[in-house]
Amino acid sequence: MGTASELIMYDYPTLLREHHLKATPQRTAILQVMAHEGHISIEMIYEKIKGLFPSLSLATIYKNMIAMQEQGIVKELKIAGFKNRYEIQKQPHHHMVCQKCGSIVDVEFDVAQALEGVSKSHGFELKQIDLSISGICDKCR
Amino acid sequence: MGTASELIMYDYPTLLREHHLKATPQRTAILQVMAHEGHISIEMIYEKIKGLFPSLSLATIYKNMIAMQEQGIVKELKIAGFKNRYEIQKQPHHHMVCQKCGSIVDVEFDVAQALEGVSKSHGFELKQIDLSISGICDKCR
DNA sequence: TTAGTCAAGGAGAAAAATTATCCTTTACTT
DNA sequence: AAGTAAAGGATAATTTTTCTCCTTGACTAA
Ligand SMILES: [Mn+2]
Ligand SMILES: [Mn+2]
Ligand SMILES: [Zn+2]
Ligand SMILES: [Zn+2]
Repeated sequence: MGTASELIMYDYPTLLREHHLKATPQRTAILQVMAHEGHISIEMIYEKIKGLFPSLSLATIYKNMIAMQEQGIVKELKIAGFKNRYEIQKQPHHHMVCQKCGSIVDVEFDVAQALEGVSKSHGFELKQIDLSISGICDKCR
Repeated sequence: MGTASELIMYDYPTLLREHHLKATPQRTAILQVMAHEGHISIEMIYEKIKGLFPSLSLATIYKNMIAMQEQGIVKELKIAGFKNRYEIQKQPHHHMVCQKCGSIVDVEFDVAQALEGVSKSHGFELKQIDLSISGICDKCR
């Protein structure tokens, strides 16, 4: 059995309420699909759960992604060559993207480490590194 | 005076022909604007050069960005929170993005170095690190 | 429990972004 | 200078995202 702290990660209604969002069935389903599929697009989320909610609107998913991003529950991933993907926010980590199949694997490592080592350990042929750091520039502070 | 190798970077007609693209005035203007503005959006390119070509079509810019990306002349940047930007392909480097004003500064450093040091030297308040590496996954090879 | 209230959902329009079509123009080749 | 294939322009069509307006329902607190 898992501990309470492990299980609480999957109690999405509570997670939503803690972020001042109502725990609707649609929202909970979106989070469950994200938890199950990992890094997923808007369209894929829609396809996965419209069976459960025959009247589901695409706008509902867009609106929820914005709301949940604002609350830090989900994160938007802009990947070169692919449509935006979304994932449930967790520990800071990076991604390894296959340019062919689009699969995305989480990789956890300190940026100070060598990236070649990380990719090599996954049997991954490293072709491109995209890194951008963001914050507030000198002029804007 | 610069050397030939420095100047050749600005001979866009030649650069285009080397990549099997015709050196049209529109294309040359797009590259000149990109060289001048740095990291620029489609819309901004359009605004900057439509004065020179009264009949310029937005589709022309889109088509050219795709063609020039395929040839490795330009690179598309997907930045969290902003519209896509484009830049002329040069040495591999990373970016420092201001979440407030959207300014983008090139930063050249080995990923193995500490990122905090880089941002600090720019007076930049580091808030987020986005890094993704791409290539071909083990399964796809 | 049961109302009341405000957030959220659904339907559809609208807006924004991107791509496609089709014909004309033009850069490059010979 | 002529021929050809690529590129541009105009426009339509898609695709993606956002908005409006009304209805529904989750949460609150009696
Ligand atoms: Mn991830
Ligand atoms: Mn750059
Ligand atoms: Zn793959
Ligand atoms: Zn700034």
